[in-house]
Amino acid sequence: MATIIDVAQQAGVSVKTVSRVLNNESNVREKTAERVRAAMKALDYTPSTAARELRSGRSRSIGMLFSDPSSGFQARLHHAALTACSDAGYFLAAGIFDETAENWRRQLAEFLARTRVDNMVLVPPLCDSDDLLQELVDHEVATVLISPSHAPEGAHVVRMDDYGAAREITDHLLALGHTRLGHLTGPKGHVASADRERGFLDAIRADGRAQVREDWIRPGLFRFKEAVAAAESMLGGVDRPTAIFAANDETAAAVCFAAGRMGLRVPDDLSVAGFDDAPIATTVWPPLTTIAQPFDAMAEAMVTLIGETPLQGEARWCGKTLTLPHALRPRASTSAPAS
Amino acid sequence: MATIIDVAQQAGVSVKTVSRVLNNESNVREKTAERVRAAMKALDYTPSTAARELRSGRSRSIGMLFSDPSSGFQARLHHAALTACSDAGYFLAAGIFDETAENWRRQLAEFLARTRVDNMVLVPPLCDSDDLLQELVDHEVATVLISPSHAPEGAHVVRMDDYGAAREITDHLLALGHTRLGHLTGPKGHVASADRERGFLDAIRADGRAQVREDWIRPGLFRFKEAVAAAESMLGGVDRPTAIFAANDETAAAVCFAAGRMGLRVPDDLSVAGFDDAPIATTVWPPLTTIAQPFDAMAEAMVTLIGETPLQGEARWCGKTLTLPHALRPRASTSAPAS
DNA sequence: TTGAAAGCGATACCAA
DNA sequence: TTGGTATCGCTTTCAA
Repeated sequence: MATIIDVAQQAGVSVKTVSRVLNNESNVREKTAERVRAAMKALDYTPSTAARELRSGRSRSIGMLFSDPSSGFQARLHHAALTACSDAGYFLAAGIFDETAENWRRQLAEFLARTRVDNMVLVPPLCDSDDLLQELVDHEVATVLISPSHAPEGAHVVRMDDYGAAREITDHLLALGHTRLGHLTGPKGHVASADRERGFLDAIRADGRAQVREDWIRPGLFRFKEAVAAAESMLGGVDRPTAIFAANDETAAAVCFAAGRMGLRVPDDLSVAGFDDAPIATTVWPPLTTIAQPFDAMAEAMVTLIGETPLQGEARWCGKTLTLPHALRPRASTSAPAS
Repeated sequence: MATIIDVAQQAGVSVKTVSRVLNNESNVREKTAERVRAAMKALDYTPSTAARELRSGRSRSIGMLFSDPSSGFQARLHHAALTACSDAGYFLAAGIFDETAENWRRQLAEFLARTRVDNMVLVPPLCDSDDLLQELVDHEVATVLISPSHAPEGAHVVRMDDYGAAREITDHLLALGHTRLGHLTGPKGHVASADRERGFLDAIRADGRAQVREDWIRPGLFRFKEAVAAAESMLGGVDRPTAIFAANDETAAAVCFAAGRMGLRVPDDLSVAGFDDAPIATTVWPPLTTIAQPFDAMAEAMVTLIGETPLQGEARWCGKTLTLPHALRPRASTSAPAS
C-alpha cells in the first residue's frame, strides 16, 4: 500500500506538500496540487486513518449511541448514518448504550476512550436525556440530537416537522373527500405523536367541512393489540369514520387487521393512513399511505453539521436547528370514500 | 489521557513490558504483570487504537458488508454483531455494498483501503457470492460467512439449523394435537426455506398420525400479499387445516390477517406458527409462536472465530463450520385444536 | 509557497 | 524475564 512518501516522490514534492493537498490547505499552488493529486491517483493512494488520528489527535469517527437498535426508527437512522458517513469519509462508531444502567457514566467514558470520537449523535429516546448531554459536554464532545423533544443549549438539532406532516396527510384524506375522520394517537409523553395529533386536529378545523369527533380519537399507543381494540370500538357502530389516520404504521396495520375482521375492505370501505413509512407499510396489503421521514437527509445534515463544527472554542457549542422536509407517500390504503 | 509511558513509569517498568501485558504475552512474571495492571487502572489508561493500528498494521476492526440493511434479518445481525464486537473490544466497520453494481470490485477495494480490516463478515445474500469471496481472499481478508447456502473453501461458516428448527416447531404443533397441518413456503432458491419445508415434511412423516397434504403446501414467498392469498385458498373450504406453519413471521402474520378476514379466530380456530422471531411476531395480536434465530450467539461465535484466526499462514484459510442452537418460542398463536 | 525534522503512542526486533 | 531503540504514516512546528 502506497504511503505519503511514495506520493511525494512520484509528484516530486515534499511530504508536507502532499499533506497540505490532503487536508485542503489553501497555500498550495494549484499546479502543484494538481500534480500531487495525479500522483495519488496513479499510486492508488489512501491515507492511513490510524496515522492521521494518531498524529492529529482528532478522529474521523462519529459516535452514535443507541438504546434499542432493534427499534425500527433507530435501525433506519443507523443505516442512513452509515451511508452518509461512508460518503463523507467518516467512520461511524456505533454503540449500544443503556441509559438506565447504574454505571452509565462509566459506560460512556469507556466508549469515548475506546473510540476517541469528538462528535456524537444521539437518537430518540437518548436525545432527551439532559444528564447524558451534560456528560458529553463535560467530555468536550460536540453533539447532534436527532428529533429531540426540546432543543437544549449546546447541541445541534436535526429534526422533521411532525406537526406539518400530520396536517399534510390529513389534508390528503380531506382532499379525497373524507369528512368522517378518526385518529389513533401514540403514547402519552411521546412529543412527536402529540404533534401529530395537533396536526390532525388543525387540518380538520382549517378545512371546515369535517368535524372533530372526540370519540373518534383514541389511544393506539403504537401497539398493535391496543390499536386493534381502539379501531374495533371506533368501527363498531353504523355511525363510523370513513378514514383513520394512525400515528404510526404498526397501528395503521392494526386498523387494517381490525377492518378485515369486521368485513370492511380497505380502501373501499375504509381509508387508512399511517406514519413513518416503516417496513410494515409495504409488507401488508394494501400498502399503506404514510409519511416518509427524511432519514437520509437527516443523516447527511448531521454529517455536514459535524464537519462544520470546530474542534474547540466557543463556536463548538453554538447549536443550530435544522428541520428537514418529509414526504407524503400516497399508496393503495387510501381512496375516495364510497358515496 | 494517559499513555503507555505514564503507565511504565507508574509501574516502574519499561514500556515494552507494559506492551507485553497489554497483549497478554506469556513471558512476563505474574507479579510484574500485576503491578502493571494496577498502574493501568490507577491512571485510567486506555491504549490508543490509532497507535496500535499504525504500528502493528493489524486493525481492531471487523468489516461487515450489507446489501440491504433495512432487511430485518440483516439489521438484527448487525445489532448482534455490534454488541459482540463492543464486548470483545473490536470495532465494527459496517458498509453498504451493492453486489450488482458494475464497479463492485472498486467499491470493495475502497472499503478495504479505508477501514484496513483484515477480517470480514458476510451476511445473506452476500455470503453466497463466490466472486466476492474470491476477491476477499485475493486481498488476504479472512472471511466469516453467516448462514450461507453452501460452505465454500477458505471461509469460516456460522449458521443455524433451519431443518431441525422446522422439525421442532412442527413437532410442537403435532404435540398440541394437530393432525391437519398446512405450510407456507418461502421463495424458490432460498435454501433456508427449502430446509424449513423439508423439516416440516419429515416431522409429519416421522409422527405418523398426520398426513402430508400437497394442497396445503403453498408458496408464501415471504410476501404478505401472496401469503394472504395462499392462506385464503387453503382455509376456504370446510376441509381445512387446523394449524399453519409459515416459513417466516411476515407470512405468518398474513395468515392471521386472512384468518381474521374469514371469521376464524387465532388460536381457537387456527393455530399459526412463524419463523425468525422478527419484530412483527410480537407486534401482532396474538403474538406468534416462532423460532428465534441465535443472532447473539452467531455474532459471538463470529468474533471468537476471528480472534482465533491467525493473521497469515495456511491456518488463516482453514474454514470451520459452527452450527448454533436456535430456540422455540411458544406464544399465544398456537394451542390445541378445537375438538 | 515550500521543505526538513520532530514526534504522536504504540509494537517489533534485538540485546541483555 | 526484561529493556532499549527504531519505526509505523502522518501532521505540526519552524525555517527558508
